[in-house]
Amino acid sequence: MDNSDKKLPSHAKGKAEPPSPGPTRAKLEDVASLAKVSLATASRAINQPDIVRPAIRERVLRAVEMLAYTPDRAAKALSSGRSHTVGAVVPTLGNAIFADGVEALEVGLGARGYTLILAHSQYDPAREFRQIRSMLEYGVDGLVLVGDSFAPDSLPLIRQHRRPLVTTYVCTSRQNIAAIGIDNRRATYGMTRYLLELGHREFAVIANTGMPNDRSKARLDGILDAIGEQGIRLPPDRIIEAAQPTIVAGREAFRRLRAAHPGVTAFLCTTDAMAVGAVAEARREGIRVPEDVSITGFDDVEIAGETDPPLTTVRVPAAEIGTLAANQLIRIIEGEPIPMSTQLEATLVIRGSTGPVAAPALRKRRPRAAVV
Amino acid sequence: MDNSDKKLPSHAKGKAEPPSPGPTRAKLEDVASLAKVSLATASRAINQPDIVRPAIRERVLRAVEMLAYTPDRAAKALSSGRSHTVGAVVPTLGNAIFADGVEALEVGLGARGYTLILAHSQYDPAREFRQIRSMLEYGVDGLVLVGDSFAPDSLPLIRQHRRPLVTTYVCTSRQNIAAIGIDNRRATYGMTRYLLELGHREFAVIANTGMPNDRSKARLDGILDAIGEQGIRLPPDRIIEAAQPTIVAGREAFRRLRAAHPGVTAFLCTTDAMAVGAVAEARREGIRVPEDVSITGFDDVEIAGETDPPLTTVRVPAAEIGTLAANQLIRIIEGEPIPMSTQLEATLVIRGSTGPVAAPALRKRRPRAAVV
DNA sequence: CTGAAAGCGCTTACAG
DNA sequence: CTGAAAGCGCTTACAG
Repeated sequence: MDNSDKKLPSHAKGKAEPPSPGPTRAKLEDVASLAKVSLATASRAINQPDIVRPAIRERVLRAVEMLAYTPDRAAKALSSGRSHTVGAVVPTLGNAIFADGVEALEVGLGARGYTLILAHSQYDPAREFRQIRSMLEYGVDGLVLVGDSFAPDSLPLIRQHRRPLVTTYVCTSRQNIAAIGIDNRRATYGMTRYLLELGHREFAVIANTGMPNDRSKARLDGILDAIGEQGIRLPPDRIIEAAQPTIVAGREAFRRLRAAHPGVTAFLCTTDAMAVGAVAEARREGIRVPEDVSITGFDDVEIAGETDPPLTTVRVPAAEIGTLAANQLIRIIEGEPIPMSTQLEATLVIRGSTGPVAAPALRKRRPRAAVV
Repeated sequence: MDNSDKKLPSHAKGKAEPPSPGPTRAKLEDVASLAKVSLATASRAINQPDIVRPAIRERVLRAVEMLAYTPDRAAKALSSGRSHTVGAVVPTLGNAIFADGVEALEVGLGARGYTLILAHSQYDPAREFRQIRSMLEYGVDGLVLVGDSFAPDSLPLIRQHRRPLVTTYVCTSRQNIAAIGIDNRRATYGMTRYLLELGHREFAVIANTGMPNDRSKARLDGILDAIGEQGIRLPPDRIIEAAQPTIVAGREAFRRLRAAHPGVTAFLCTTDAMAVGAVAEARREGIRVPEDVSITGFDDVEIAGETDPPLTTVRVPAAEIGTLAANQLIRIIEGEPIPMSTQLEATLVIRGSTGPVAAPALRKRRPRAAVV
């Protein structure tokens, strides 16, 4: 305590030196000689216990215990060609949907003896490529990615290294990659159908397609498909493509859309964070939700259920995606086949931010000619 | 697209097989013979370019290019004793404060050629110990942890492996670990002083000390110290120790505290998520913030500025912590000394969720005897 | 079931 | 500045 300087930021005087030498770490050779067996037997007793005679096995395991032996993974990786390591690159950890998926992935991997190497791309394919290359060079046994659009060199590189690959948050890939996730298009299609049934005819969309992003693109498509079926067109100026899926971006987008198109009754957002911003901005402007406008999100992160009103949204089973990604990737690594497509359910969660359109009959029947 | 089954969840018929054989990956030996130099020279041309004659260096680098050579990190690690890998274990990625720190850590590490191995402990010291052991066995060059309380075996194990260690989100350690973070006690001390100056005398605390957690403990201490100086005592039933720092936990804690202690005017929460829940619950109950009660958070995550009213909180410089942790750890790894304590500023961010206590004179002067 | 030995792909003293 | 060779700590055919 007393060496914490009071100025901020501060550097105390105490220095942390690199650790100094001491007793050396035990290696397999030490275990073998203590147990009076060969290196090979020691190795087998540890890795394939039932292939070695019980008495000997016991001796080896006791030696392991006594020496607190812990295998050198680098040596193991080099000689066996397997690192027991999996690489994952996600767009960002800032979105709870990815944070949750990564947590579940790590748990699933750890349970099977695999270690997670993590990187984030900030939605930048070039960055993602570099991360992938670094992981491959690192010797990962497999990779977990997000989505289905990559830098042109990424997939060839992975294939050249012959490493198994699984992609997530989408349920199909056009590039012959096993995919585990939801059908984004269909989810927003369902959401939009629900809004249509509530009587909404005037839509606007806040999409985070600013950064090329196939999930958001699919979500936008689902919306357009559903309203298109009803003969409704969405002029480009009713779609705002936010660069970042943040609360602030949602707030700002709502403000602009509302100002330009006061007649819009339903605002669809492609992420919860943006919807939270839209709801906050609506409140600030004295616009009632859902009486005046309906607002929807996507993801169902924790905050979605806690806004006022709580958000109608789509639940993305992030933890399930992470768990399945771990299991399936390990299965490929270990030579078993897995399905090319695992589609998880994306549930429509109806809460208070949506409601019937106000005076729909009035709005619809009002003859356009009369307005002029 | 057409192989996505329509039932949910579904497994399409297509199977992902393990990758099949193809052209083999180039090794350093291939580079050396293509460049007509020895293995040693090839290695040097790549790793210590200025130690080798320019003409030869060029030849080697050209060969690297032609063969798309990428070094085998496991072999490199085994022969050099350095893995260029750093392990980090954080309590959870679910809290933006850690997600942001991990992102910055990864960027800082990547910029210096280090790869991040990540795990999360779910606030469980035993889990953390296992993660640490696995990383050590993996051969990480150093470790980044959070806080200053660990399972009893963790530190001895790290020291036995002689691996550098840095801890974060706290600015001092009692265990002789270099620490990079804020002074949690002092931050809530300042926050509480501010509330005292607004006239508040009746406090309650929502702390996430349910899981043993030295940061939250320090935050609680800072509050108690500040009010203690004013001769105010905080009965235990005015402190709720939530097990998880979630919105729901904050909401529930606020409800219980308010019901039991209607006279409390200031609710201090040790995380923003819990404060968001408290504000939401206050609104639900028709209690005005800040007119009736003031509520404060801690962390300053994005949502803190977007609630209604926005939260008064303490900004934790998570990205800066992550960046500094990367830099300092690498410095120790590379044999340079670093400060034992790096204290970053935890700024008090005053927003709309706090205000002067309502009719303080009235409240204070009302003779207790009269109530009876 | 066990052991001796080669080999995984690099780095790095040690000579030259 | 360059090269031949040993060695990092394991695994794994290959014999026995």
